[in-house]
Amino acid sequence: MTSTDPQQPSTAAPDAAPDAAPEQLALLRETVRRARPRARAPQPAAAELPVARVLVDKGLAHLDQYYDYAVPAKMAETAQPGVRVRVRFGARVVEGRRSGGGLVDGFVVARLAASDYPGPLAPLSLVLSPEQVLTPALLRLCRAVADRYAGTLADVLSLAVPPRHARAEADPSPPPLPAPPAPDPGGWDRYPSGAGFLSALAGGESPRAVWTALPGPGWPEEIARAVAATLASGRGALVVLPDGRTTARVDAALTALLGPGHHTALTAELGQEERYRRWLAVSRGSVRAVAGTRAAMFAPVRDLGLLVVWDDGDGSHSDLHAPHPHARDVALLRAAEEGAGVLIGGLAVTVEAARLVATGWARPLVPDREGLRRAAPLVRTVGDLDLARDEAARAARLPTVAWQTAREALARGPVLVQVPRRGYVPRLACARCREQARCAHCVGPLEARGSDSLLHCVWCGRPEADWHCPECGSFRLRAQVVGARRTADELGRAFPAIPVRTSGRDAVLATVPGAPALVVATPGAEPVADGGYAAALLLDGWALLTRPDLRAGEEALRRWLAAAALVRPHAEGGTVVVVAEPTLRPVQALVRWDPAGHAATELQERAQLGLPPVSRMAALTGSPAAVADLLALTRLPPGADVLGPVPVPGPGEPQQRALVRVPPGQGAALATALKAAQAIRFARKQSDPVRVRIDPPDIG
DNA sequence: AGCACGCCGACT
DNA sequence: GTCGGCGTGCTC
Repeated sequence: MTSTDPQQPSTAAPDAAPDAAPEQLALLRETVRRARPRARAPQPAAAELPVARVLVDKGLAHLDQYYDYAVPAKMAETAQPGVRVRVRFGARVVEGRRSGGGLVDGFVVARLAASDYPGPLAPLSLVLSPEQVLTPALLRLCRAVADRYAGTLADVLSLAVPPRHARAEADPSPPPLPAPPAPDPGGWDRYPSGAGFLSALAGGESPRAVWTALPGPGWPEEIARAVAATLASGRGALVVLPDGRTTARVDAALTALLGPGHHTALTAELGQEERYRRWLAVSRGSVRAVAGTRAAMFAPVRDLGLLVVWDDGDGSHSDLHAPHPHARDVALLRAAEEGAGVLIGGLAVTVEAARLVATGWARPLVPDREGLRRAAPLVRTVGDLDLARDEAARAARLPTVAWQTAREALARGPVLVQVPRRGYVPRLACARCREQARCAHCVGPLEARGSDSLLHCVWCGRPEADWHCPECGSFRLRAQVVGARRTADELGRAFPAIPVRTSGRDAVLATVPGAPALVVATPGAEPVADGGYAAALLLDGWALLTRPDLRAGEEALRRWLAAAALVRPHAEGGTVVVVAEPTLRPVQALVRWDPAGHAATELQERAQLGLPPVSRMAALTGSPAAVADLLALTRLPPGADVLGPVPVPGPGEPQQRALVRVPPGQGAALATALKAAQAIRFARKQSDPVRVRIDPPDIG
């Protein structure tokens, strides 16, 4: 019965010649019934490896598994592992005949001689393109990322493989260029182990390092040299940067060092067609080096010799889409899979990177004292004590030291003024004791809305007419962070002859000329100045430091370093004024320019407190019942701790969040356990979902 | 997730 | 008798 059914080509005997008789019978039967006038003729199966294992790309979170399909003979050559296919999925078998089921896209992950599925196999409907985009290495990486983040393979694949574009596919990619010669160390000779790192790459080794980059404009070129050294060994290289602006800088440095043809930039802003065209050039082995933003971490560079992640503390390295993989962690997984070298670099050092050094997995690649002295600006602090004595600061909001530094520096070049974004922080706090101003009804944070500066609760919206501090009784609130625009106005009045430029969220300047000017920028939007800034003023440091976040100190230091690194060296008169308490650890780390030391201390403290990244955490968010249910179903690994659940603020249905914390080494077990529990809940068809996030970014 | 099957009640 | 409510379970 089965063997004569037109819809079910036999897979039992791949070498059997297709039989004409049943085909004609079937046609006859179709004609008589006339129910399915367009029913397909039976398709003979491929002679070799007639089974295709397919990853069906459907948003079925719990269906993280493969399905076997029969390979029709006419697709025998094209349906190779890694190609995109279209299959009928979800059909039902009625009287031995398939009905219903929609066409969905998927990837062939393997060709097999036989299936272990006991039922009859449906045929592949279409090979969308013969391009083998999902290489075995990429599949393994995506699998590892999905496991690491308790996510599904299909979700990770949609991050890793860009959407197809037929026109881009039709164009041939040029043949790869021969490997370039190994570069000389260039700026790497400012680091004691820099030249060694480079020659190891050029010699085909895979060194791993956490690189504390010297301030100044040299780092894009240093990255380019590391890439060139890797190419010289006949291997490929991949650089991931936090945004399009820094990607462009590294891309330019690569072009300057290598000329065109060796490398390509992969960013979202290219548009689908161009992005896919370049991605294909990489996939086809035509281009061996890639610089790009976070999704580029999956780019199928062949014979990968080096993975670079620049500024891994930047939040943009975390993907917006589930399961929110972080480029640094993808790099670590990929390095393990493909035996590549790793360079985690930045002006700052994250606690995660410090851990790689502490465990011996990576070597520190740091400048010596002398190199630092030559490259870093002078850093001065303005603390509360100074501000209290400073009558002028009250009126102008600009401490006298900052004002004097700016006036003096403006004779020699541009001055950068870093101002936290308006509405960035802690909203309002008591002017005397710094206690956060909270709503008397619901404890939500207060903010001054509109121009009338009337206080309102951010959560419940109630106005607060006569606030006073519950801790100290003061009636005075510390002013909200003044935005870049108003700061620019004030500075313009203070220095009437000097042009003022702003760079912020909506209009980011990439560069400014070396002429005297005030450049007011929000963190992350600082333009690079031609010849370096003569000085930088880092205003409202308290705002960066008082954010209710585990990473507040690390993040403040990272942003200060980014701005201060654009200033000329002290020897050339470069000065940085930071308005923050000089006793605080991040401030001291800035003054000493010691991000690695700061991260190492922070790491020790986190380890003692059982906080990430030494321990691994997962956040479970959903309705109270759903979170409790998922927790009950999860077989937690030994030593796991459940924190909460606590209510999470926000509109709509009340939500809760529980944090699960596991000791070092149990991260993979935690992800596996959570995924298994999620699968049980999905199978039970409980529509009340729980969002699971490994390494939640915002643990206060 | 869809989608079809199936076992109940109100209609032609 | 027959239409259709959506509870249940499967999808190669």
